[in-house]
Amino acid sequence: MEADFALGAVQVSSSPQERFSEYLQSRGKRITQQRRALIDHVFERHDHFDADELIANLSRTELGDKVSRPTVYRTLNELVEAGLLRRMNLGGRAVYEHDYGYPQHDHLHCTMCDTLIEFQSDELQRIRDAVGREHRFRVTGHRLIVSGVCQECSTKRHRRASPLDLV
Amino acid sequence: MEADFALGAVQVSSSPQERFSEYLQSRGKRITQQRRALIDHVFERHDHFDADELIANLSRTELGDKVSRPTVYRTLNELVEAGLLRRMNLGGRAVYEHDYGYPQHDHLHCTMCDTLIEFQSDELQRIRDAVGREHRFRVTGHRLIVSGVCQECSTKRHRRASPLDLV
DNA sequence: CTACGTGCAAACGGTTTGCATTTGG
DNA sequence: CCAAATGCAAACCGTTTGCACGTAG
Repeated sequence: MEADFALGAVQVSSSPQERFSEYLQSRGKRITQQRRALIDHVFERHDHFDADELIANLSRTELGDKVSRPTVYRTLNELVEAGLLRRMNLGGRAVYEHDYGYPQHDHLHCTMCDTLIEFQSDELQRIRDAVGREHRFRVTGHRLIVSGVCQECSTKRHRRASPLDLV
Repeated sequence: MEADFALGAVQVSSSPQERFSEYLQSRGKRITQQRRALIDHVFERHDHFDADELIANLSRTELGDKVSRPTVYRTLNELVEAGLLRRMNLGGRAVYEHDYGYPQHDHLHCTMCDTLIEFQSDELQRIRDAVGREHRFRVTGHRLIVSGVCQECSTKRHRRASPLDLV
């Protein structure tokens, strides 16, 4: 999957690596080779990925197959818990993206090529909070995915997006 | 799960049963006992449910255990395809609600009791379409889930909503 | 009569887990 | 040292599928 640099990073005081170390140490967890390899790889560039892509991608590097599948899953969970990654669910599988040092945003999801395009809307945020207030609901977050077909795919030959494609 | 009658039904020309029959016949599919039992049960009242709840619920009726698990799954897929049900994904499993004759809406999801509260926002629709235009993206639909804690759960004793709870 | 649908059991795919072994602090 | 993490293989869980039998039209 291609990187989407639609939004700029916000400045943060420490690197993801430092953040993760703090998180681990504060919980008596250890900084292992595998965790280092994973966080370095994951924060090398901003994109969306699932566990399989990460594993495939990782095994192409020198770090190679030094990290097993279960460890990848375990570490992804830790990175989410540490606030470094955000997880969303797309058609049954978990998809991850950078959270730490990255602004709140939502996604357009092309049902043909599966690409995720990021966008930001303050208005949306406003609506979300207003609706929460109306229902006396304490809002902690939201997930919006707009489904459709991206420009490139629109110009190519078509297949109908079925209702089954909707997230 | 409780029914949420937050929004009123819009009037439609034919019943879900009739709609389903049309759908089936137009495709050379058959109107079987099982399909009848399922659509009657599903449209008895408006609520959100997953496959397991439907099966459990159904086996409590006289129709009893006349419908097997695979048939429930197969029929749910047909009902979605027929435009009678909408499917959304909540924490790994599929959740269904009435689509036919029911207005477009989104959900507040309480991460403590798992209840879904419906709300409607024209503004949201507007934003969605505007964003699509900006990105030359042909929008076919969207899914928004606002996570948080509902009023009842807020007043009860707490457990922290972890980031893992986010849809 | 003959597809189409069903039920069963088994497969599936993404993710998690029990356990013996390795390793960080 | 020893608790925590890893790798392996197996379990898990929601969902789908192959196949022989049943049934709608």
